[in-house]
Amino acid sequence: MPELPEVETVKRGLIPELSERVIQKVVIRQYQLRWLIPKSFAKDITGQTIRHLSRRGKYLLIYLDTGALIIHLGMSGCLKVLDLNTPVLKHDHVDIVLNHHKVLRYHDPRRFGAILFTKDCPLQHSLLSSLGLEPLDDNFSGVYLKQKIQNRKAPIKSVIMNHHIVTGVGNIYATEALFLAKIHPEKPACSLTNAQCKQLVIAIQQVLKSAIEKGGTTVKDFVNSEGKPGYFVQELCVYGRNGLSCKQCSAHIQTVRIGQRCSAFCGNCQRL
DNA sequence: CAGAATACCTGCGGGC
DNA sequence: TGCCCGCAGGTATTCT
Repeated sequence: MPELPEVETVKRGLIPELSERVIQKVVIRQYQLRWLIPKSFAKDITGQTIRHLSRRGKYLLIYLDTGALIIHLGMSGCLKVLDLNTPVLKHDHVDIVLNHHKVLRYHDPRRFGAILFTKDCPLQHSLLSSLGLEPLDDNFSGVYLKQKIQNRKAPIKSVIMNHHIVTGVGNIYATEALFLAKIHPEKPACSLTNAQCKQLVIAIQQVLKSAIEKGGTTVKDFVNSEGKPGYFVQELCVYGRNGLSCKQCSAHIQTVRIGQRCSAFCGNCQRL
């Protein structure tokens, strides 16, 4: 499932394929993604040149001459650049045909993803304007985290997955970062010490950077823009390892549900 | 305002 | 073999 490192991996793969290409045509087979794609979508972007790509949290931003595409991969979305005659598969919802006989194809079985066009700066868009800091930004620090969580009794895991505080950290990397920082996922956020906040920020940054280097995590179906999996799954210490022994202390990895989400942890290494 | 619940959707695995 | 059920998960939205 695409989180920040996976979106970053996709973005890096797409840059050389998309830069300065002209959008010649748009084919939409399924309008109903997370939100309905408006009828004007094709007209809005056809004829425009792709100028550059960037990322904000888990959102991929494709800047055009005028405005930008905002793309979220949801749970199961994937973007690939394919030859124009590549057969269309089930769940291939959107094709953006480019002027080098290739097509940017959006595939998303669960349709939790989104594709939208904005005429304005995408960072001003309501989806992005209220997002918290990028986790790899220098301003994301223990001090920042401490200040943001001081009044929150919610489990620390829920808080670091709150995109208004820090954006792009999903279930996999929140789970892993808490293990690295030796903090129990259910620990009330406001009870973290300054030192723990600092440790947690370092852990989040470490796990994200490492995952980007490995091309992301392929648990089930993530593939990058070239159709290849990521290799960070080998580095996972707790996520997806319920019942297996902890790589640090050999205790059994347990799971607990926090905010409707499955959270794995080592009860010995991670303390409340 | 914080936090919990809900809705959206499909593929897959387990149980019968 | 095949059906039904539960689960998985990101996040905007709605409810308490």
